Amino acid sequence: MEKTDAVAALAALAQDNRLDVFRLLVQAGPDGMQAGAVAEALDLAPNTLTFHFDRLRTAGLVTVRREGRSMIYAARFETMNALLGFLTENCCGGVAPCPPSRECQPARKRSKVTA
Amino acid sequence: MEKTDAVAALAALAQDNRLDVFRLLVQAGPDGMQAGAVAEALDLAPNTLTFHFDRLRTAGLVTVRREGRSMIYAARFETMNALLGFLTENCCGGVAPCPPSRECQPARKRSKVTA
DNA sequence: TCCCCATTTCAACAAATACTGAAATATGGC
DNA sequence: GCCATATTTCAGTATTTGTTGAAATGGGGA
Repeated sequence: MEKTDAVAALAALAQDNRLDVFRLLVQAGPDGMQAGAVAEALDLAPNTLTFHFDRLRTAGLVTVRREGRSMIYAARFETMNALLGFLTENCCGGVAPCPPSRECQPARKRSKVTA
Repeated sequence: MEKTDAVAALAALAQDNRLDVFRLLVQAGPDGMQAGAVAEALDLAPNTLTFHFDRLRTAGLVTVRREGRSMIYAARFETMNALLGFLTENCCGGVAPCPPSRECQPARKRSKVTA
């Protein structure tokens, strides 16, 4: 991940409502959530939410798809992992003995994950 | 780490110059760097730099101490680790099988770290 | 087709942000 | 005390940000 992308992702997450939105989508998993459901869960005006979704999407942290008349937003774990990788890389500055960052995975619908 | 603190830390890092400053301080290690040295390394006006240092300090990402007539700024690895912890916690949402976040350590001046 | 629902777009605005230049403050050496 | 150095403080400003309200768009159902 480039520095520019990291700054974009950090900025996208550096806001109360957006962080909430992203956390909610992360918990929702790869199937995502309807925009309206997010709006209701977080008590946000739909137009305000669109604004935040846009920022998250521009930063590559979420994806959208249409389903009937609803828009389904879903977290992009890939980008989140890249960000974590960038931060740990930079945290260690390439000098400290830190192992590569571990991956984060979407909830597997608690099937046989067996912890 | 509380959500509020996470947002503050994210916002502090979500800016080109500040991210550079923090990265530089991370690489400088626990001994830190003189403000002037940072200013020169990154080609930033001293007053602009003070502004950014302030933000980083408010977010708990750096510390300052006076040494003679210089101010020495140093990265707070503790906060950075807390942020990484928060992000991975939230990335996994408490549902996915992610192990706890690993720690990042300052460069040990490559003495006997032996991993 | 007409209506309804979900979401987006648009315009407006207060607040915050990043930067600049000039002046102030603190510290050390003479 | 006086001067030079290092950094901060203080307006001023252009830009960006987050929010709101009203209107538009894009489906779906009767």
